Amino acid sequence: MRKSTPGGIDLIWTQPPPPPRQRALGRDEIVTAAIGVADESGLDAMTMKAVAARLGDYTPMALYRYVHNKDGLVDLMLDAAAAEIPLPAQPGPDWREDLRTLAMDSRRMIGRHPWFARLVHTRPPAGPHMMRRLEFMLAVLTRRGATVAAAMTYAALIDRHITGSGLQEAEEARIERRYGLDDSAKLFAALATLHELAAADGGLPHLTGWFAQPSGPTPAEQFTLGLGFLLDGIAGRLSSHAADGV
Amino acid sequence: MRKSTPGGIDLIWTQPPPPPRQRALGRDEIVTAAIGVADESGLDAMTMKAVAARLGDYTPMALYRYVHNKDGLVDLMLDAAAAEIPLPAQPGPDWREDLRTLAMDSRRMIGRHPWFARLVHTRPPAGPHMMRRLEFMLAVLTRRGATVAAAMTYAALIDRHITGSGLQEAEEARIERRYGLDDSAKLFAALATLHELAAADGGLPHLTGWFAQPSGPTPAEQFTLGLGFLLDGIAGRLSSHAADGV
DNA sequence: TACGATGTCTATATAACGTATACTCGCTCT
DNA sequence: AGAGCGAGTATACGTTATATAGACATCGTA
Repeated sequence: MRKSTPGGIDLIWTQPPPPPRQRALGRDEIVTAAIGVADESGLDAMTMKAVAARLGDYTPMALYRYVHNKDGLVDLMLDAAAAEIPLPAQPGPDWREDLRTLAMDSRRMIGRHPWFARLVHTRPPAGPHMMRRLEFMLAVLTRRGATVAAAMTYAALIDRHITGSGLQEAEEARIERRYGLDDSAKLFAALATLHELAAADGGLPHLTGWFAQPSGPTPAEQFTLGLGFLLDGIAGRLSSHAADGV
Repeated sequence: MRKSTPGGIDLIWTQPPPPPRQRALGRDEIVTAAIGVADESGLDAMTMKAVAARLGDYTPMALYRYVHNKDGLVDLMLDAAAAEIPLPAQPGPDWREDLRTLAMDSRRMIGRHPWFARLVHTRPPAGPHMMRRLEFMLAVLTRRGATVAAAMTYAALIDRHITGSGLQEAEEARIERRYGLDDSAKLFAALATLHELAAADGGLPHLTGWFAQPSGPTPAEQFTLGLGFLLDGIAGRLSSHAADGV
């Protein structure tokens, strides 16, 4: 940054030796920094300024040589995150297991990068890793007799479930964070507010009851449940027109 | 707005008679205006200034008396949109049909208000209409033997599918709009770019093929397909522990 | 060793956003 | 008639992203 000091002659002695120039930033460093900021401080905190600061003594404008846009940076972040999802070289023997583990791994990635679910829908999914992941799903499904068009649909359904879950969990976490995460009393108070609202309506017995004593499967269990529903549905479709052998 | 004219004495004659004061804005008008702006010009165009302008000769600050911040306005918008979803007074005889039409109506609403899917995850779902809608789903499901906790899960799965579809369709529309919606050549060019990207990778045969000749079910068909999968899955769960009569 | 060229980063400026604060002014009620 | 209130305005501030222009170290070449 190194702003000039206005008013007050700055002798050489007062200034420490300037930091080395030509530090040669790069896309990778920038993207990692951006992901770090977004992971730790949330998507709203991921400003160009914050990313530049995390990289050291840089101005926001320094990044523009490498990413020309914030949207560009977002694209790179999304694909970097997608790259974290392990991808088998070839579909395995069990299509269902292939899709299941891919979905679970994707979910885990989103758990590490909650911003992913919010950003993925704002950009065209043209990153190479995103594409390779989709290609894998298509390979798994078409090998089982699905047309590419049908496979695209099934893949979209699964991805919708993954990002939808991620979105919801991330939002719950964000709200908890916003209203004091560490303090479980705060959380209780927030819930109590909702309970009051529901009770005040008068016509919401089930909801009011649930708020009084919230319970249910964990998010992970909900996720696998829904995933199972979708895979079952896909299985039904696959078997119906895949009369040919494996 | 009626800004003072800087530099240049404004005689009374140059100014038309001032518009009637005490116009008494209200939440309803503001929310309708905000929804109108968001529907017509997109979520990004929905600024306080734009909403105020749509209401007539108002400054952005005029709104703050009624909504105290933009998040509050968003909450009101979300609930107003939720209010558009028709809700039977009582669950009908066929739980599946109840959930199906609710889902279809919700989807139709999102079709009218594409911003809904993007906003709904950013705020706690505490609006009265949102709650009543959820209560209805709970009523339908618990009446069939589900616990409230299980019903909450099923409802979440369905809603995830609804908003996920909405998000995806809205995004596709937004991208098309961004790169020239009326011009189908532009759209073709965008698709060609994706095709090139996929082809350049070399290892994406299915995806490349699909880009060369995109096809598949309409979004509406995809939606009902996925919804069917989920309802089937829920049905399986319901029947398993609902040995008691209706 | 001197010197442009190049490439990297900084400084500055702009337009738009949400919104706090302080005000103006007309209506209404006494 | 005059006080008070309530609706809307004006202005200002701190943030964004980003265009534009300039500073300056390093490098290739002489």
